[in-house]
Amino acid sequence: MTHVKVRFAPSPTGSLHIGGVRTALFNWLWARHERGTFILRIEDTDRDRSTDEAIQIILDGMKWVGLNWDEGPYRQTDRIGLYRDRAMQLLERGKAYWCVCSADELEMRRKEAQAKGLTPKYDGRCRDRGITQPTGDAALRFIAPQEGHTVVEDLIKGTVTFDNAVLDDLIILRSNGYPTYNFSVVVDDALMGITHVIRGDDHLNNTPRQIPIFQALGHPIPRFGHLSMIMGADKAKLSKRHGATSVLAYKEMGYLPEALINYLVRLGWSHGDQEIFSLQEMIDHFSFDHVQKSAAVFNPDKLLWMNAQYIKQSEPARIAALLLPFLDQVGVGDAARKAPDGWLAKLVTLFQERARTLVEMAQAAVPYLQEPIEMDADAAVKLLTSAIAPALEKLAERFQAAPDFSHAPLEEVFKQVIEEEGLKMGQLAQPVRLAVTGRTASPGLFEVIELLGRDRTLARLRKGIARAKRGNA
RNA sequence: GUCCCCAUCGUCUAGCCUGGCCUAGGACGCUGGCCUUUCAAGCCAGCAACACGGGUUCAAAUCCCGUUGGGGACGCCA
Repeated sequence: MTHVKVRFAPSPTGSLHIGGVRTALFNWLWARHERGTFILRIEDTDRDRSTDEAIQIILDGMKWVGLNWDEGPYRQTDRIGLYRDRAMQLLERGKAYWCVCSADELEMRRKEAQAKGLTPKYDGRCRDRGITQPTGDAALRFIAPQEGHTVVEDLIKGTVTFDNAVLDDLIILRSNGYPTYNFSVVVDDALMGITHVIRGDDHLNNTPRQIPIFQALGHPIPRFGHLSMIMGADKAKLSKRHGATSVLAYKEMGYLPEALINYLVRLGWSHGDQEIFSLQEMIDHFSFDHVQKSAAVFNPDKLLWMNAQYIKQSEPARIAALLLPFLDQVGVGDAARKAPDGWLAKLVTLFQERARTLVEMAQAAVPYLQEPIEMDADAAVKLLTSAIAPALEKLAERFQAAPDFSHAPLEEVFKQVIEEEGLKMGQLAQPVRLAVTGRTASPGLFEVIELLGRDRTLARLRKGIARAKRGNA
């Protein structure tokens, strides 16, 4: 029984996006399922595009979704010596050679080939030059096999066969001395003892290029598993064009990390008909047998539904804590912080079934924290009429006298009033709801009133009454 | 252009490997209903798919071939 070791290896050239998180998730799940090791490795060998800021964003994103790593984060730029060392070994063993073709030249030849409808491939013109001590800029190329086939037994795709004739001698060391991706991944995967390389579909074509490098390095070849891509509604690979792709953007939009994770795991993986999974369930059931081979379209509606499910299930106190920054954004954060202990959690319970995101919840919570409230003017014209004013006044008096200001007895009081006044529930409930919340839609009226408490309820009711009296009959 | 991958409701998917249990199941969304003090939630119902063509077989969503369609890769990016 070998100890499973997997890695997530993002490059810090932008934000951590949804697709990256899914790749990380599947690696993480496999590691946890197998009680193996999950490594985080930052592939920053592109000096021009990698930034420290992007590294921080990746770390923050990983932490937010809870994908904790056992080793790392390693940074490839801290390991440059390792790659150079291995590259020189390959050179000495005759498995690599110096190439003095300039980047511009290569670019030109590539374009030419493409224009002629040929496969753009390095022609190998430096392969036999035998350059031992390059004077100017030179890159080191790996001697790729040209005969036979390379077969990959992919954990997800099954057997994939490549004709080695399509392989070209790829650069493993740039003329600036930095290794290229295809080389540094192999060196690291080899040195770190990675047993399973789980990565995006877009790397499938790199696999036959990397396998010979493992061999040249004298290292066993890991298992590979290539996950299908996530696409936007237009069926193209998910990118910035598709709006929110950064994980942290979902945090800001009021999503719960566990909802995002649950949504993502179902994008390409299934366990029968089950939709909602606890982390432990995912870990227990995860295997590559049930990973989908085909690409999946990202469906924001289903994510929203998933988030609503998790909001409903969560502890009110936890949601209340997470809600605070969102309340700040709608200007009622301070009011919420001043509320008595547990009050905000109580408010949360009223909206857990009514909000799909924390942003929605914060917006819905405004009338319960803001003073004075905003009144829906159109609704006021319709509902706060002089005809209803007497009933409202009676209700206000009874509420004022109510010994117990909690929802059940208040509802009794209310029912008495409508009976005495010969009204139907809705005839009085809607005007009261409007007076008390400023809106025509709210959680259960009596829960709302209980939450607001006697003073605020009565003050708002009286304002409503005043308006009703002024209003038209 | 070349190489590689993929193909079940609009979307995510079950079923495929190990053909009959499939009159193709579930979920999101949509539509209608119930519940109801509003809005939700919940419950019930409905709409909706095996890309196409050939084989193999008593029998194909399932196996094989082809076509078409989609995606990805062809960098001194990762």
